Amino acid sequence: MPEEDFPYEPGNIEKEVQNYWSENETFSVTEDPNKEKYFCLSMFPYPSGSIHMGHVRNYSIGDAISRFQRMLGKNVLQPMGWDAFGLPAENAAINNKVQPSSWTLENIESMKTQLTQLGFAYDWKREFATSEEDYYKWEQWFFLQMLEKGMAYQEEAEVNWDPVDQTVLANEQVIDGKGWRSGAEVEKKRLKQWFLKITDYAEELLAGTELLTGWPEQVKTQQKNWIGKSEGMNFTFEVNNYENSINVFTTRPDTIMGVSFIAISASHFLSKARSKEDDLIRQFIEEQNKVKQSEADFAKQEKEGIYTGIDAVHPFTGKKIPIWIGNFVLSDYGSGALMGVPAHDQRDFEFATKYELPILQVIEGPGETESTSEAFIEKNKLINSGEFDGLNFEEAFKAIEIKAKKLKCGKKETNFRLRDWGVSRQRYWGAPIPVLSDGINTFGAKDLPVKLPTTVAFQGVSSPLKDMDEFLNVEQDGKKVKRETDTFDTFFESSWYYARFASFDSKDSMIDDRAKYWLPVDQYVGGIEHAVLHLLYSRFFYRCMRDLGLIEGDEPFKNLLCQGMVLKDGTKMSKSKGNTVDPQGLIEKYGADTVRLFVMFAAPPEQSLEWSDQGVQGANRFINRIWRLVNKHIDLGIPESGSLQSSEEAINKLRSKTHKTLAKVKDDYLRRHSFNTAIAAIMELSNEIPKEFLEENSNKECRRAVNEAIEAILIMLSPITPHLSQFLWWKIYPSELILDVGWPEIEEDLLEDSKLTIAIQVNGKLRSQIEVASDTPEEEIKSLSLADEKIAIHTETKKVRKVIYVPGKIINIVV
RNA sequence: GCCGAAGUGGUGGAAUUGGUAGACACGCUACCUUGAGGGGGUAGUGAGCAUAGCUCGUGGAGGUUCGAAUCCUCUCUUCGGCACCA
Repeated sequence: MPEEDFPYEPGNIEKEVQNYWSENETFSVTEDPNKEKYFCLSMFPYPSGSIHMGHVRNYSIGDAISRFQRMLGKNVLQPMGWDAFGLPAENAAINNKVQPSSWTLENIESMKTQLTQLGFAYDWKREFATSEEDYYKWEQWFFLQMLEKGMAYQEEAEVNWDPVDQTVLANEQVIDGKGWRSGAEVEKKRLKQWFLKITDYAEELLAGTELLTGWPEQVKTQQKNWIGKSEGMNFTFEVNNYENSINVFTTRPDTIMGVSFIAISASHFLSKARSKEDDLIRQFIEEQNKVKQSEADFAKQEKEGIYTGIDAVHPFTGKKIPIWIGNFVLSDYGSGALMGVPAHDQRDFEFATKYELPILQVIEGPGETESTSEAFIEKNKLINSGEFDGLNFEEAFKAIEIKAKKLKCGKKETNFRLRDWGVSRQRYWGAPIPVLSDGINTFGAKDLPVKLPTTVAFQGVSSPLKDMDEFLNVEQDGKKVKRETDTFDTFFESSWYYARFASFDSKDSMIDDRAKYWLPVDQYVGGIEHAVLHLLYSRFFYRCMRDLGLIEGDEPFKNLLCQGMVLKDGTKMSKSKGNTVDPQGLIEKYGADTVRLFVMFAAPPEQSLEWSDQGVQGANRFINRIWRLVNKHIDLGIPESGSLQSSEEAINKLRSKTHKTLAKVKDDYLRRHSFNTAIAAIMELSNEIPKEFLEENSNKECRRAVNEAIEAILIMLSPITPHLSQFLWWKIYPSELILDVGWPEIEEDLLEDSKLTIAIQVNGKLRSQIEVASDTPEEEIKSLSLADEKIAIHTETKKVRKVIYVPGKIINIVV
């Protein structure tokens, strides 16, 4: 039995093919102006220690796209690297007394072994880790360029402070307002930090989203909402007995006559002023300042406020408007103050109801009476607004703007939700921010890189840099200065790594001319969780690099594919839930091709994938079937090449299926990225090879048709199961690289069927089917349908009112 | 809370532009094969019923249409993001 002669042994096969790739540097590429380039990038991983299923899925998708593009003849660059800075390395250092640097390097080594075992077509010569001096040196340089251009600035900002551990905490380290290690109540603390002026690019980033035709609509929408451009007006309210007035921003100037209170944030200057005069107000503000909340917590909290005891003056009516401090007012959006219009804003409504503030309806609602359960937030005609009554939103906006201008109490304004990017982190394992201070002035470091010491002693949990004399105290231009001990946000590294892959070994510049050939990335593949921050920061950095003349174009990622999560039992795989599946064991048991085939077959890439051990077995079974099929075919002797023309129906049926499959799979790979349906189509084709065509006495024509089908199957599978495809290909064409044989030519005339099956419906319900020649005229199909006996049963007692024919598919008889 | 998605047989999913719902797999059932198996093969498999067929059926409730998984309105559930996890 052939299966016993040649059992499928993935371990040996995969090793052999991988050795060939590595010895021949199959995936090493250089710039070739005569070839169309294709840069395919998967989001690089944080080296946590071992590959998880999410990585396997992400990288299998990227690899399939890369290999397919190469089959189309393109010069494909697919690099891989390591997002090597970050918090987990520090935690490992604290818990296990290891150096973050060596912990990271060990993790990289083991993860690289795993990626190699999976057979991904990476150009490994371009590999780098962001924790390498050669890498972060250039981002330090880049930061100094930004500093020079005024794009980077220092400002005080709030952080979570653990008073016991004496350290800054990340949001994820704060659990229910307490430090995760110490359990101490977290405090808000203000620290001087570095910011990048991403808001300078808000307008351009927003406009640019429209041009990203290769991005999923949902990601573009999320980015647009994140940037959050809103057009409205700024009104100035004078305050009784205070010199300063209060500015409020509103997107609904049409509701100005419905203002019944002003709400300011706890950090507003007026709040601070009043807290010095009033104990209750001071207590309220202190309470608000306790914990730095995430926006989610902020929005979920019960609305609370306190009257400041002072009033503003309505700019149009001169009426007294009470000023309240509210916990729902964002301090860093607009001017940290808002005009409360409870009748037409839900948050204002809830606040007004709680504190019994008047609710003044100024927009015509659905009913005559005032709504008592919720605000009416839609735009409509103005009422109870004096001279503005009867105007619609646009008219009112204009009229109110003119009046405000005249009274010098307000003007049109555009506001963005987007805030400047704070890049300072009070942590050790990151790229040092290359600035120095003499106690008065802050300036850039001249000697780059500012090296991060790799041998450090952790005293508790705070950054060891703060206690390292040799790091801290240096000389520049003969002056004794102190270094900045903060490091960069790790998003800093991941915002430009794609560009460095193009100039991976450039010693004299951050990015050289090679980037002009490779950039932008043609296909970026990664998790949806990066839809906003990472992708927006990267788009921002790309523009900054462009403005420095380093690269061309505006956008880093031409096409984006966001793959879904890998779930088990309906929830995300995680160590804490204990529902993880280790890819390593599966690779050892079934081979990389089986694992890759399963993750590509189980779900479309952008959907979540439910893990199934039985599904993996199914994938393995299919691979075994292909293995036996091809080996049997080879045992029978590969037919000499010759004409594929035949008059036999079974042969033409197989050939037609082969070519239809080639066309479908190509479309699925190229346009739809629908790998699961591509695999299903390949399975169908393999199921349709007649057994009689694989017998000793099968004729030459049959054998040639089978050969054509088998070659197509191996080629079509090769982006997903590259080892199997290559190994079997060698049995037909020794020493030929299957990746470079090209996609088989699709014979158009085999795609057309000579017969069509038309479904017949009566009143939209399927009642019968007829088979007709494909050139049958419409009238004949209609009369054939009406004559059909199954149809007659449903139409005989009724009058046919209409017959709708959808060419080649369906006919609907309306009675 | 705000922003963005998803919901189809026992399970994963298919239906590409509003046109035959359930392709392809998994599982299950029966039979054949094997000393054995996470082997191989053949057939069947949405539910119900008065079973040549009919009725119901894509989270739920309405609507548009000759025709809706697909479009619209409302609603429920699950998931991603919310700026110091990456």
